[in-house]
Amino acid sequence: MKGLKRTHRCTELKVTDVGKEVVVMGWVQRRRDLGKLIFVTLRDRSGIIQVVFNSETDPELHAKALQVRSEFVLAVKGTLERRSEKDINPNMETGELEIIASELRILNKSEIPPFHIEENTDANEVLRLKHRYLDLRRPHLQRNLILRHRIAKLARDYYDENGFLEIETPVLTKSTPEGARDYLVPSRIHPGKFYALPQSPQIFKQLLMVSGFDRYMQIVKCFRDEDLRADRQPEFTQIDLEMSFVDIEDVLAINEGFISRLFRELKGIDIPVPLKRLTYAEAMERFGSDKPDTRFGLELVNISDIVAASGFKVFKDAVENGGSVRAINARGAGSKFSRKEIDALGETAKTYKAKGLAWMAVEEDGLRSPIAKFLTEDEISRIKERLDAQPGDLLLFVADKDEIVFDALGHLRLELGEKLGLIDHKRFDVLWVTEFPLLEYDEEEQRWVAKHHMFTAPMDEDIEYLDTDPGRVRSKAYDMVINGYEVGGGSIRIHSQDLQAKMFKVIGLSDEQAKDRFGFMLEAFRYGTPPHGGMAFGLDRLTMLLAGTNNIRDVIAFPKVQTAACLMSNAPDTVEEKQLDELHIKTVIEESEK
RNA sequence: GGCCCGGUAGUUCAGAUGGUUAGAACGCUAGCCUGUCACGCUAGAGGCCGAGGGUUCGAGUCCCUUCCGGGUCGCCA
Repeated sequence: MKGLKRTHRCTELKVTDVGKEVVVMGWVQRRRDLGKLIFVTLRDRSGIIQVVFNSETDPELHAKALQVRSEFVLAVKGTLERRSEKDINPNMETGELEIIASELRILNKSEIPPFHIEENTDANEVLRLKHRYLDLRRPHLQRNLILRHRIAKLARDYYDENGFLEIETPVLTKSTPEGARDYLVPSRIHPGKFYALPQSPQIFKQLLMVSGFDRYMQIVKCFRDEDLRADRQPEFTQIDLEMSFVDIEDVLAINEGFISRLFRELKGIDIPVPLKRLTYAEAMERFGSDKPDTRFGLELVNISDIVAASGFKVFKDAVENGGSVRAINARGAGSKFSRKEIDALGETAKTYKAKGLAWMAVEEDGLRSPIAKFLTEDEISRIKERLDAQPGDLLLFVADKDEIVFDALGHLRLELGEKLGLIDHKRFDVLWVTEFPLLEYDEEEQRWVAKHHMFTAPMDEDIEYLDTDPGRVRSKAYDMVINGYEVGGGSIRIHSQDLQAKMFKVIGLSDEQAKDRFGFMLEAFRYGTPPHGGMAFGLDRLTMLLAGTNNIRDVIAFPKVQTAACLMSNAPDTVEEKQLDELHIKTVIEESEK
């Protein structure tokens, strides 16, 4: 630093420091050259402050300041002064202050940056991701990463205060069946064998309970080789937890304590505990989703009974085939939406496999609806009554298997909530969804698969149906949901060998497979396993919510794009032939595909 | 793998129906300017119109293929 030592960050300078000699270091946000007077706004992670160079008082210094350009790295020594009243910039945190420079060191020059580094940049994201280190200079991203740090810090503090120990688990682990696709790492020492990167430290944290650590937490990277989404990256971070000698209530209580403290300390928002709870069944019935956004209404209404014997074949058949007919009353949308907009809603419904979207626009003197002619007066009036339909309302119907009805109407509900402006974006609705189904049927594989994971305990009263009616068995699993995002989830685990063996059997895992993949775990469970359970929060999603963004890339320092590539480092990339040889690997990709 | 959207100076964009030398703003370079703060004024440089092929007398514009990126469905215990 050529002999200078920083005394303050830019916005640490306050009116009370006026008159002091200070040294600041940072990047040139902007240079304004007025001829004999040069203003430079200097930026560091705290913010910006104005530095003044005057040719009259110090021509040599002024000449040096002439060389300064955007993003140069400077050390500036000078006297902090209060600006005269007319020169105060009210839009700037340090707008009352400026540094009258007495020394200037150009610590480093900068090429002209590929995009202008400013808060509200409109530069293309591809360009910004290629130069992520520059994009990260923007206050917006700096704020997000600082927030992320605070969340992680608070998590460590909170769980530490509650007796949790942070223990690291391996990153090079063993591939286990079920769940997401694994990222694999070839072994040099064991030809033809592979490690898997953890999708979560699930088995290891359970084994830590067997070891008697009682309460474990870890802020840990997890890896899933699946396609990306706006809220999904192939590597992401969990706040991972496990506790011994607990039942559901203990786990929920400790974690809602965390979330309410998080909101109180970082957002100044009071989240009342205990949190609201919805069972999975109720969440689906009312919101068509297991992660409902409860900030607005537009709840689903079941009209199956009204139309079960209807002349409208679409409705009648759906009910007859074991499905249902459900509706949403989009209040006021009947008079607001054009035919084209209603058709667009139909397209949304079709995205989620609905065959169509039936609708009725309620008017003062009747109905506008393509399906009215198939329904009787009585059916229509009962439907209107159940949906509390008023003139101006738009009633939307989906008839199908429950699964499709919920999915289509659930997503339609979200679209309507947004379009009708029903969502208060300042609000945070935090709740638990409980009593998830233990299993779901995989049509493709023609077998039952675990909905959460295969170590999740069934609810005691449902164990009896494991053999006879697996779809009916509810589990001791729970998700935390905030504004329609699943921010965390967990379960009480199976700690009995017998029950675990039964679970493997139900999902079609043979004894040999179970032994081959989980033998070490099953063996461990023979030596005295405490009842235990836990959960994991998605740190990225929590940060997104608290930062008020809906893009996960905004809260990760070096994120990947939709093709799971890093535009900055160009990973993944080819490797030297020699490296492959050492790993006993031959690629079979055609030259043309490279 | 499917569907939708985008790709034109360094950046953000404009370029109806195909038609001279592809424009603007910001940025950049140079000059002038003592209170700017998106400083101002003057002048200037800057383009393989993502890539390849085709149609045409003529393509940024039309067609095909392909690459890159975004959103989404499938996928994500």
